[in-house]
Amino acid sequence: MTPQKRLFLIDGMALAYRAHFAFIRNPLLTSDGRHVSAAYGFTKSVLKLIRDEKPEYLAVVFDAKEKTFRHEKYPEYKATREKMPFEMRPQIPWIREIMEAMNIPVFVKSGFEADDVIGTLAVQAQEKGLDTYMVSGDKDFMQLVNDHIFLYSPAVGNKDLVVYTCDEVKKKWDVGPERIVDLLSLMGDSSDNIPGIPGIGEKTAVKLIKKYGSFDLVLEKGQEESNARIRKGIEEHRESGLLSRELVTIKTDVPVELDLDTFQFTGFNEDALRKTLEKMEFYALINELQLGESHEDVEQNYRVLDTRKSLDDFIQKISGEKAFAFDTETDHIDANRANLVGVSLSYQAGQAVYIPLRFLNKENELFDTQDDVVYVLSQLKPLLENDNVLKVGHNIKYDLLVLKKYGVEGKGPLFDTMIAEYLLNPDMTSYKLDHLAQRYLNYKMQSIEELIGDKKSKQITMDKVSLEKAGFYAAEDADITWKLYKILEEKIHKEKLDKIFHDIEIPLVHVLTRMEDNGVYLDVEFLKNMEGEVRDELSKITEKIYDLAGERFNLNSPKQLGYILFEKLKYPVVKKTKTGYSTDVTVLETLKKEYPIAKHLLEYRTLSKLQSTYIETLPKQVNPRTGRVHTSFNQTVAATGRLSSTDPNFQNIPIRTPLGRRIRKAFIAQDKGWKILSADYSQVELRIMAHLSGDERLIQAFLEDADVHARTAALVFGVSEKEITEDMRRKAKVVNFGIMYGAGPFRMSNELDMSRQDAAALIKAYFDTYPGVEKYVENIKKEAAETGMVRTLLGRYRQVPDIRSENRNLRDAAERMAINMPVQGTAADLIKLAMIRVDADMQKKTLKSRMILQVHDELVFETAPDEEDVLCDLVKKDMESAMELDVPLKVDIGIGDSWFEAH
DNA sequence: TACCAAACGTA
DNA sequence: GTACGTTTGGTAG
Repeated sequence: MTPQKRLFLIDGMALAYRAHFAFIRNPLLTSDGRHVSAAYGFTKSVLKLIRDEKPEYLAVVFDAKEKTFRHEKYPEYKATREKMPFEMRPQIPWIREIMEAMNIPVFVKSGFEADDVIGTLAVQAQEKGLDTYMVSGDKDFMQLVNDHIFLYSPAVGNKDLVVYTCDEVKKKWDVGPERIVDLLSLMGDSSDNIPGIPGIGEKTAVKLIKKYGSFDLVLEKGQEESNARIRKGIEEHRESGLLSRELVTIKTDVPVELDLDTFQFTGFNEDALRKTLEKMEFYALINELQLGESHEDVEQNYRVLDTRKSLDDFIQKISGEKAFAFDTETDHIDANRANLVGVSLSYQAGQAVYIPLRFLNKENELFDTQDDVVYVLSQLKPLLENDNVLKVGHNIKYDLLVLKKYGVEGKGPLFDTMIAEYLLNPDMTSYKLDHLAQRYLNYKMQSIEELIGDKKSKQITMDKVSLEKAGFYAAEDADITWKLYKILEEKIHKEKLDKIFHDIEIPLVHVLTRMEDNGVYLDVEFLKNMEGEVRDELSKITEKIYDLAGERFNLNSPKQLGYILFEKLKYPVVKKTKTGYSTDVTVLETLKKEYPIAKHLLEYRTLSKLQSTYIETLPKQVNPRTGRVHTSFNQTVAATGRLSSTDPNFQNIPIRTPLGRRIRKAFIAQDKGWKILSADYSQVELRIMAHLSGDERLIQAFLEDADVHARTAALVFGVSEKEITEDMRRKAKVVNFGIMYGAGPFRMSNELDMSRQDAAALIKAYFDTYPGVEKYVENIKKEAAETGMVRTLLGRYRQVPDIRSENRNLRDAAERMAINMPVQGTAADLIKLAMIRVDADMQKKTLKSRMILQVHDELVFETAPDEEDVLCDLVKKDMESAMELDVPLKVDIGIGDSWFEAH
């Protein structure tokens, strides 16, 4: 007997809801901020269904918008349902679009719910000799199950897939499908607000049905029930039960026609599907479905240059070119620890070469003759150091750093495709090359995991990959980078980002390369001493805490601490996190007046943070080759345009507490007689706010070089500068910063320890004092709403899609971002410009001193004994003149034996 | 092993 | 209220 053909009917809304809530803690967003969790989960599930079941016939059924006969019968029907989450609503049409591209019909029948349509189609399918699978988690469907109709309840969370046959239904409810309606009529359904018979729940309903045989018989004979509650329920709520039965019964006579031709699943409309999925940015799905352009259509003339002759010929050819893309392959992700494995180049779409330097030979031994390396590099060097040739790369700072170790100075004009994409879409979380290839070239790249393995622990390095595979992979990188360059260059221009790109970010690449290469010298001895000191102190505190707690526990575990404080010791709960009790600083600060243990905990927290993040860790980061610590300054992370620093993060070295600040004593110069010089912009963001807003009073304050917080206090509180108290200045400072972050009265009142009304009044007084600032805030919000983006003074932009959201929280958050980004971003542009100037002037004067760190508004240098004065002057002048604003820029400079003294 | 939440360091 | 990165514990896989 040939197996029955199968029809799968998907309960669309149920699946959409499930997908939405599966991602609720971690919603999926597109680059412009659209919620797509439901659409993604939905699509995933449908794909899984197709893959697992290979259905011959398939359709999706949605509820109609209009009210149904159930609402007419019972106005409270589904009245307790929360309305659809706002971020889900726009996804329904997208889901329909995706289904259309998959050639899966979507059914909606006005006046009927999806259940009824599915029921009707299932019955018709049975008549045509098909087996039907109703795809839903809704138990109501069990009433329709028979030998040819099944309920297919997909896996969710830790629950596996269940296909309900008659036996399965019986196993679950102890009664068969034919009694499910009876059961539901008695017990009702709270999610649909179906009353059933009050007082009868699942357990009782099953018992009654088994005892009497059916719902009708329960009504008839229920009066004999010994249990008074049940008897009374049946007597008094008979009507409710009968109504419930009508409501829960799924119709099988909806006027729809099962037309098998349209239900037949024959495969996707690949073109349409790719386009739709691209719109949703479901690149992983596109990959999974292999919807990218097929590789056969793409020209890929990739060659491995494994003889000197072939290399010479290639160099000859490329020498006439004005631009080329290149990529280095190495054996380490950290450029400072990496060995060069090979170099790939491309100057023409579809053409690329790979020059291996380190690879396995036929005997599987590492092959790396020094002669070859020297020869290859000597051939490449003139090319990479040519001031008249454009070098294109993806994250080119990495390649420049690696080449530097081999004596090659990548000089001259650059184009970095990663930075270009970052400027175009500054909010993305990843700018990987394969992602861009998918996005702009609709091309699926060879994944690195295929070469080196996906298990982190078992990964091999590139030099252990066969030459053939490595060659293709590397050549593809160069080829794709070249193709992206052609596209992104155009886009940068179109979006008016040329200035930011060519005058700031690209020149900065060279500066950052030098800074990372310089690294920072640390007084490891000093940190080791500090470590011992702190360790002793920590163990003393630990004992005290154990003593007060009455037991030993893991002090680093907020969970265990929460138990001790709020359950064992029964201290008042101050604040909750989404997983339990909060034990953060504010909580401990509140508790410490009454409960001394909190004071010790605060001390413990501070010390252990310093110990584990800085004191213990920094010495481990010293590079054995250079004896210095080489951080990585990331140019494509912060959406506002700031840099970020990792491995280690040198932009969060403590300064606020005396003990933390001591860590800065470890930041010294390596050579005897050299010093640390620190130069920081004074009040840079407020000055930029003054310029952007054009507020006369604020500008005046800076023109007079006033203490701006004190000045603000005097103006806002209406007193003379002499009458200002410390507290008034403190409050003014909080408001000055709060305004730049877009804070409202609520947050400000917390910070200022005053009522919300008082905070609101203070904000009003602030805006009355600086009307230009208020206007700026209003204007920027308007601009954001009109254009969907905000820009810095130099044109760097950030999209703020949520500015038009219906959701208050999202919209408010977007407004705060919109207010802050031009300020923070312009400050970022400013210091980047300053770095470029300082670096250029240091080169010009061939100073031995080095720029080593940037901390958002501060630059740090190691300075040679005879260069102190000249460097001070140079840095101050370049930083203060980096931008011409309506207010002066002021730079404070300090110099000393360590960062501690310099600051 | 991989990932998240909580906590906390900076401008 | 803005913008980041790291460490730790705890859990899911």
